[in-house]
Amino acid sequence: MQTRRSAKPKASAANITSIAQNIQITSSKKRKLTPDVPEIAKPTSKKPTINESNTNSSNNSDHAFWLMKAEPETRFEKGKDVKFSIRDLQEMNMSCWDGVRNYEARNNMRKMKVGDICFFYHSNCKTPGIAGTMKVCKEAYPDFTAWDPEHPYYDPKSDKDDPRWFMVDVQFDSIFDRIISLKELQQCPELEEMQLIKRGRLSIQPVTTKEFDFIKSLVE
DNA sequence: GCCAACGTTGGC
DNA sequence: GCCAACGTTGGC
Repeated sequence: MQTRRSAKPKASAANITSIAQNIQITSSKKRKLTPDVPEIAKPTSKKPTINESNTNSSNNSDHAFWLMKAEPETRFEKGKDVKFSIRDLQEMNMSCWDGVRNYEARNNMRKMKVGDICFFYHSNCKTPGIAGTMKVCKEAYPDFTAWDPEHPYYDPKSDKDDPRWFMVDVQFDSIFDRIISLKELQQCPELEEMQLIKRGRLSIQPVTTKEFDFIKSLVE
């Protein structure tokens, strides 16, 4: 039986290669890929669109904001360390964000656009909280780790012709001088409605512009 | 399509 | 390591 888990990008050289391959493929193949990929969005979860959820904004920027969780401390799953921290991303500069195995989180990832800004959240660790920011640099494409039986996030039900799970690529943007802890965030009346506070278990979630600006103000 | 049983998330 | 909250599965 497995222990617990959330989504975590894999910091391996293999991934970097895959990203490079995907980037190469993108121009010729991506356009083709999209129509082939069935929309498997959960019919029951009628989520607001990005525009609805992320637009109560004071500025004119046309990108959306998100929060993504990963585990910064070593933990072995199927014999592999699933640790991934903001420092790991900083060292790699760019990484795919694999391992998301929840439909709502996946659907949120599929709404992401290049240039969207994401908080990097450290979870299941000593001080859970927001550690920095990153940018979406490649929009959703099939999560190939779901097809690898050796991979901790293998899912035999994900078919190559009908992929069930998706990932985006992210690029390091900034690391905060301090972790903005969950404890601190929970105490801010401004963040009462934030998904992170209200829905602890969702690993990929939208952040409103107001929430984003407020949280940024805590570190500046 | 209900809902009980089961599995996972993730703070503590 | 515990366990509450909640997501998923599968029998009916």
